[in-house]
Parts: sequence; C-alpha cells; structure tokens
Amino acid sequence: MPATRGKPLQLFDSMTRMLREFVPVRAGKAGIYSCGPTVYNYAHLGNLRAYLFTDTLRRVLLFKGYAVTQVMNITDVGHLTSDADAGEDKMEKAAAQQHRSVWDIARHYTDAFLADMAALNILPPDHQPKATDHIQGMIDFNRKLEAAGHTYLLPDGLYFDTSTVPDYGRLGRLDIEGQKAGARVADTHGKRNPTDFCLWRKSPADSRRLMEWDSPWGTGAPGWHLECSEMSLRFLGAPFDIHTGGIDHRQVHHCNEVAQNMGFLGNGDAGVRYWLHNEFLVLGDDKMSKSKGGFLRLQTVLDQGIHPLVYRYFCLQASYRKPLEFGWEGLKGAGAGLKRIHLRVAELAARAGADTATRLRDAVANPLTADVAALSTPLADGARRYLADLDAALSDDLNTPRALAALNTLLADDALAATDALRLAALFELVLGIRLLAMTADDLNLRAKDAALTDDRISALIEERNLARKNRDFARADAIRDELDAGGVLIKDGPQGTTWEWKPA
RNA sequence: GGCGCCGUAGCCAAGUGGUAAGGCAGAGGUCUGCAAAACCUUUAUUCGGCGGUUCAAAUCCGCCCGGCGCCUCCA
Repeated sequence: MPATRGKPLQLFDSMTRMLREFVPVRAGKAGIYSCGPTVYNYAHLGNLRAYLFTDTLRRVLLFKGYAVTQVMNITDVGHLTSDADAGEDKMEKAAAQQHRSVWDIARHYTDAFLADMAALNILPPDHQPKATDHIQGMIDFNRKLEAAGHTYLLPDGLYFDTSTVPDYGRLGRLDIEGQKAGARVADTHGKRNPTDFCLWRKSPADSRRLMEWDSPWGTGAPGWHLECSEMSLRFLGAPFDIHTGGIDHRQVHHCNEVAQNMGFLGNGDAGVRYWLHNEFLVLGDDKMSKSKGGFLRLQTVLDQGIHPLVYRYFCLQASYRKPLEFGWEGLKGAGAGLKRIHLRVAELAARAGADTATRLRDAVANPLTADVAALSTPLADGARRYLADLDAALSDDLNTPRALAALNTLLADDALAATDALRLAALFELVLGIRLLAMTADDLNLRAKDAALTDDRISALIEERNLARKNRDFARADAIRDELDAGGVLIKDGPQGTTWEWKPA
C-alpha cells in the first residue's frame, strides 16, 4: 500500500502566505503541533472551531495515508493578562474568584475541554502535554538560549532579545517601525526592543505566586511562548511538519515561538515547515444577546436542544481560513441539513443491507486505523467520481464546504448502487467526523434544557390525540398538536403510527 | 498610528479571469381530515458601491462605504 494517495495536498502556509504542496519531513509521516487551550475557563465556540480545524487537518492527512502524530498542549500555567507588572494571572484570578486552588481550576477546565472535544468527535491528540509537566524542559530551553546569547535579565525576569534572530516577525508580517510610531506601544520597562518578550517571569519579591518554580533566574514562572517551543520540539523533533493555531497567534505568539526556536536550534531555522492558522468564528447580531457577552459554550448549544455535531457540521460548511458568521438561524439550518444527510444514509444502509452497513460502520469506526484503500476498492466508475471529488476538495487546502457539496450530490444520485453510495458515505465520514454510519437522525434530536414536557406526558397527549382523531374530533386533536408544538415537540404521523421528536428550541 | 482579513440570494457559504457549488429557509407538488414529518420540483442575468484593465471580472487594479481581527492574555 502506498504511503500516500490522491492529489498532492495543498496547504496555505502563513509564513510564505502561499498555497504550498505538503511535503513531509519524513516520508509517509506527518507531525502536527496544535496550540491548545489555557484551562482557566470553559472553551467557547470560537476556541472549538480551532480544534475542529486541526482535527480535520489530521483526518485529511490520515485519509491520504500519512501516519500522523498530533501534539496539543494544555496550558495550565497562569500567564499574565498584560505584559506590565500590574497584569493579572488568569489562572490565579479564576482560582480566587471560585475559591479553589489553581490546580483544581486547571483540572476542572481540562476535563471540561476534553469532554467538549469528545462531544465534537475530535480525535484525541496522540500527546496532550501539560505545561506544568515541562517546567524543567523550559528551564533547560532557556539555559540554552542564554548560553547562545539570546537573552538578557531585567529585574522582573529573563527576556528574549528579538534583535538576535534574523527577520523577527516575518510570520506575522510585523512592521516593527510602524509599531514604534504607533500610539499603542506598550510600556517597555527596560526592554531592549519593543518586541522582546519574557522567557521567565520572576515572582514579586513581596508576594508569592500560587504556581511558581525555582530557576536560575529566580523563583517564578515560565513565559507563555516557551511551552509550545519546548513541547513541540520535544515530542516531534526538529524540524517537524505542521504547526497550527488561531489567526490571533500569527503575529505575536508564533513569531515569538519562531524566534525562540531559531535561538534554540541555532541553525537559522525555526524547525516548522508549515504554519497553519484558522480564522475566527464571529458573532453577528442575531439573537446573540440572549447569551450576552458573546461567551457561547458548547453547552449553550446543547441547552437549545442542538446536537454538538451540528456545530461541527456548521463549521465544516465554511473554509477554516474565512471568518465564520455565527447565528442561531445558521446553526439550526446546519442541523436541518445534517439531519437530512443522516436520513439519506440510513435509507442507503437499509437498501444495502444490514450486513454491509454494519461492516462499513465498523470499518470507519476508528479513523486512525481505517483502511481507506480497501474501502475504496470495488467502486463503480460513477461512484469513483465522488471519491475523486472528495480528494480534490480536501487537497485544496481542506475545502470541506466542497466536500459537503459532493456528499449532498452523491446522496441524491439515483444512478449509484446503494452499496457504492454507502461505501462513499463511509469514506466521507472518515474525514468529516459527523458519525454518518454510527448515528441516526433520531440521535440528533436532543431535549432542550427548558423543555417542560415529560416523556410520559407526551405519550399520553399523543394517545389522546390519536383517540380524538379516530373519533374525528379534529378540533381536539389539533389543539393537542399545538400544545405539543408549543412544548417543543414535533409530531410525526406515519403509516406505522405517530412518533415524535424534540425540536431545537 | 501600524499590519491583516472579510463583504456572493432571507440565512450560512463555495467559487479568485471564461460566464454564479452546496445546505437552510421560502414557493409549488405528493402524502394527510387539515397539517407536520418525509419525498419530488423550484428559487441570484447577478456577486457592498463607483471607476479602470481585458475579447471576457464575483474573480485583477484604484478609490469609497460597511464589518472584523491583531498590535496586551485570547482559537
């Protein structure tokens, strides 16, 4: 079996700002480092979009036959909310507000984060190192930077001298001169260059931080940019293939990582072959005020009776490199679309036969081990075309909207044999992760948080309605239907009787 | 002040030189006591505005309008 298949994968690299063909450092393998969450609060939907993006990237590489290693950090060290001494430590602030230890805070929000990832069907990274487990590594990293002359000491800590590496800020297309002239240049409190950043922050002499460690530069905590450099190079080696993160990291965090890596590696190379950044989820007006503050969690979506995978599907409808407009209308629209897709796949499964459906479901249950070549083997010409469409879309910088368009088209293609169509659905599922074969449309219906009707009450009402219908008391029957509708329950009358489901709030 | 992004039908959105994917909603139909659900059919002479380049532009260039991100922690 070839190590890779399909068209060359084109990825938009932030360093060159160009589409570049993916050529791995090691043939047949791909290493990804994804900037993970700081666990001082719940992840919001925008954060989660970033992880859906990295998951798609990973699934596409797997689909194309690469052996993928993905590393995602968990930032459980508090970092200051500003570069000035007066800044607050996010972790410590959360701990103080909630009267819990910083370690409790970290554990709680890490667990919540992992639960969100699972709900979204995001494959767990191969490694999820916590920053606090790598303090010694970061200290060693700094020692090397210090020995190579990239650092200097200020009263409040150890700093990286960005003038010691060539072309600082290229990744972010930073205009250093322009920033100097600007009105918003931060207090440099002795920094040699405005862009210099902290590698080790000393605890104030008169107080202790809740999280602090001893180091050659005094007791304190590592600089925020350090952990990603240390852990990415430790787990993936240098150079490694792909580094991902939100677009907001392109200008500061990742520029600093590049500088650190260059200083550390000492060969004029940052050790990262492709930098990929996802755009933001943006909040339009819509009914967003309902949750005011714009802090929307996955739980917020669940409370509306909307399945987590609907959010995944919603994100897949847009390019990861374009801002995505969030709105409830759009999300519910995605829900309706995803539901119809599931209904069609279920119909295909019925036509293809239970044995085939079960076999295919099991074959794609684990994208890490799924045999794409075997799945795509007996496929009629008319079906092959859709596989080519899928590959072409994904190879074009992970164009999932196009992949979804192909999926919709193939599900409506009457010329396809049911087995072929279902096989294609299985292949699409490997990359999309919307549980096409492992879930049904019914599974998408969730009870909204404020739904008042109980299942028993609903059953009783339906029974009463059916009796009224039998007696041709349609006024009563319709009144019951309206009552159920008002309660968020959708009635479905069919030849086999009446069923019901929850509607999104 | 600097750097960068976006603006395509009611909504989300693909498309970046060759004459507008896909989904949702809407409309019509089948079904139904009527509906809903489901299924079938259908829906942008037009891509924020104004100029320009070109045989040809949503796609390239200029200006303008609107929205957003980063420059301080942030996906």
